[in-house]
Amino acid sequence: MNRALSLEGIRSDVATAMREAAGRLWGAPLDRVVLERPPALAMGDLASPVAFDLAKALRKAPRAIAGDLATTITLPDGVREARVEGGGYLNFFLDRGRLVESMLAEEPAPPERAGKIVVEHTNINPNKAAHIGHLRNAALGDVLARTLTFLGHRVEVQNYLDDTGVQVADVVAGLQHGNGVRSADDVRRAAKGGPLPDGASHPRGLAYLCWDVYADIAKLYEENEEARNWRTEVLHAIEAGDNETARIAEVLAEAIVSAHLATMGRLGIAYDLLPRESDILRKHFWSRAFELLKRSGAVVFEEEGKHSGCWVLRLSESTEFAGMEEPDKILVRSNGTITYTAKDIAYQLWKFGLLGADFDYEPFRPDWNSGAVREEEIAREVREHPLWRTAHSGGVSNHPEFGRATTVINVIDVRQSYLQKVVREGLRVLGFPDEAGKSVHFSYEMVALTPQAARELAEKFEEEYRLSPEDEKKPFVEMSGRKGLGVKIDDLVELLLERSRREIAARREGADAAAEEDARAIAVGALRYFLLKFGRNKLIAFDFDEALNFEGDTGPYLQYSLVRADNIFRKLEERGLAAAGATEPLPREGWDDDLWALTLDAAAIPEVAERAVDSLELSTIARHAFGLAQAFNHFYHRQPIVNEKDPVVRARRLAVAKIFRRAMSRLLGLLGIPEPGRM
RNA sequence: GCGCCCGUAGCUCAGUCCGGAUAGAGCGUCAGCCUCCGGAGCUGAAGGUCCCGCGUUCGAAUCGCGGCGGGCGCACCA
Repeated sequence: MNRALSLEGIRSDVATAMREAAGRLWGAPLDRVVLERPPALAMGDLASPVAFDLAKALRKAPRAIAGDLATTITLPDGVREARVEGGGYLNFFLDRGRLVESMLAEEPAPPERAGKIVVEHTNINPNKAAHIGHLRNAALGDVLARTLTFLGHRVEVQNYLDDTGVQVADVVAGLQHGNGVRSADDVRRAAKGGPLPDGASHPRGLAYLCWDVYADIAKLYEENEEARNWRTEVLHAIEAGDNETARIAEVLAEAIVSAHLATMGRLGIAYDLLPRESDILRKHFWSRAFELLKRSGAVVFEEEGKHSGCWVLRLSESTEFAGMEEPDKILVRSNGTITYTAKDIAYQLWKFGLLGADFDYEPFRPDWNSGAVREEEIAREVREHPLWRTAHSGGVSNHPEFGRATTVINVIDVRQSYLQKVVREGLRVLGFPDEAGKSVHFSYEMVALTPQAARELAEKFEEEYRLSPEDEKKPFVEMSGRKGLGVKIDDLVELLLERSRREIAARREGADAAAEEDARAIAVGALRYFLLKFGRNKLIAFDFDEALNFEGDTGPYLQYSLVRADNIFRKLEERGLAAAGATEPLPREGWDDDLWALTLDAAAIPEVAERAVDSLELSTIARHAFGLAQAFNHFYHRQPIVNEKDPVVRARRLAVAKIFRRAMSRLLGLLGIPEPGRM
């Protein structure tokens, strides 16, 4: 009985064997053993350039060194041959039949890992519809959570809601002063699809309506000085509580959160917990954090200077902030109110279980019918996923344990790097250097619009904004809720759905429920892949043609490769060939490069996932999936299965098709890309 | 001013962490491929001062230094 092989196992065995051989030959330990993949399969499966590093110390030619190693090394299980290639590479050839056999067997469960990772993502202000910049955040966070889970980590996904902030206050002010809103019931009616008191409504629901309300009020603030006081009045009312304005804010925020959750839900993005800023205030988390900070001496009251009357976090002594003109960060303003950073420090302490206080919790079921989305569009796994939120009072006693993380990963765009650094520093000065080290800022670049895309937006959705002359000259412009400039997620999904429905209609007769389901899978796959294929430090200059493309390096290309494999299995089933040869042992030989390339790519998935998470570069998963799909399509055209007469040849090809099917399914699962039935 | 990110084919991007084999892919262009598991596919061609300079090295797209161009930060906003 052969031991099950894995690529990681072989890799580490080869490294060990090389160290051992080098020790025997020269008594010199290898400091590090790099094993890369050679540019062509003919050169082998693993390549080590170690001989180049040793050449100087040993005063020998790299090829001679590699040759010595090749003849000395004891080949581990699964490795067939070691050979010198190129200018002195030591390359290893694996036992193809053995690895295929292992890959065909059931996958072992990932090892369970200690601790819990909290992933915080999405965090959209609940005051208007979400745009695709928000979706890049959510997609990255979601894939990170899925990949960590695949690797055996315990993961908790949190979506923080700033339900009492400036942005919500602005829309409340806009609704009250511009739309005749007087009561929370006015907002409730609009949330159910009705009009506002002034008759305003939007076919896509309240969140869309508020998109315009927010842009209008922002404009009004610029023109009308008096109007700017409305924000402060609303904020005070929210803070005081127990008044109609506060209730309007609460109903509004909750309705828009539902819309956001529905938008994310149709894209397969789910959460475990919605912590609410209002509950951080209610629970006086900041007072506790403030006490800790004061006691540590790192937060001091400024008696004079430009920060006179403020409590500031002293950062001037920290090396990380060296060279800054004014490194100290204000946590409590001279008027006694606290900054966002202060709240974030308290919240971060809670995530690690360091605050000595906890929220109350209650299950939360959003209204999935948000106006832009219907409930049946929500992915089932999202609808069935238990969702909790922090409770204003009471809560339920038997809730899961939240927080108490060993690692916290905050998915926030690169512009907030400085704030994230301050929060980390806050933990450090409080005497929690370990937790500071395990507070990870997963930063990424924003999604912007080309001026061309901005013009198309106006055409496609009949919106009225115009770019300023200086914006017109820029290579791209930032999306901005305040300017009302941005591609709303649900609008883009709608365009993608239209496109995928058209494509499907051209390929099959009659539109049924299954066709609609497939159209949705393709639209979601295209959108998610589009946002995931770029490196995280790459600014995405949004382009409609590119986002709506279904050919080449796209989500549908991946899905199509999977559907093709399924078509083969279905056809075999129909012809009664599925079982033929299934029980017989596979041949050890005859695994050509097409077959082998697919097997190797499939076997590399755990390593790819590990690397993606270590570097927070999730695009590598997308790229690997694309490479795998390419390899399969290549194989598909060259090596027919159903029509192959030779049962042994067919068995080999079928085995590899099965390995591919499972591997692609796994990768799509990590990327959150649904699997269509037919395409 | 200081800090971070980006600069690779006409366009959009991989490759840079950890230097190594002919610098890859998609789109676009051009030329092919359906009696065959459905062409959202496949095959091929053309297309490159890897932003510039200097340095380190047997070897640099990759490392270091200095520039240039673009973006983003450095609030009693979030």
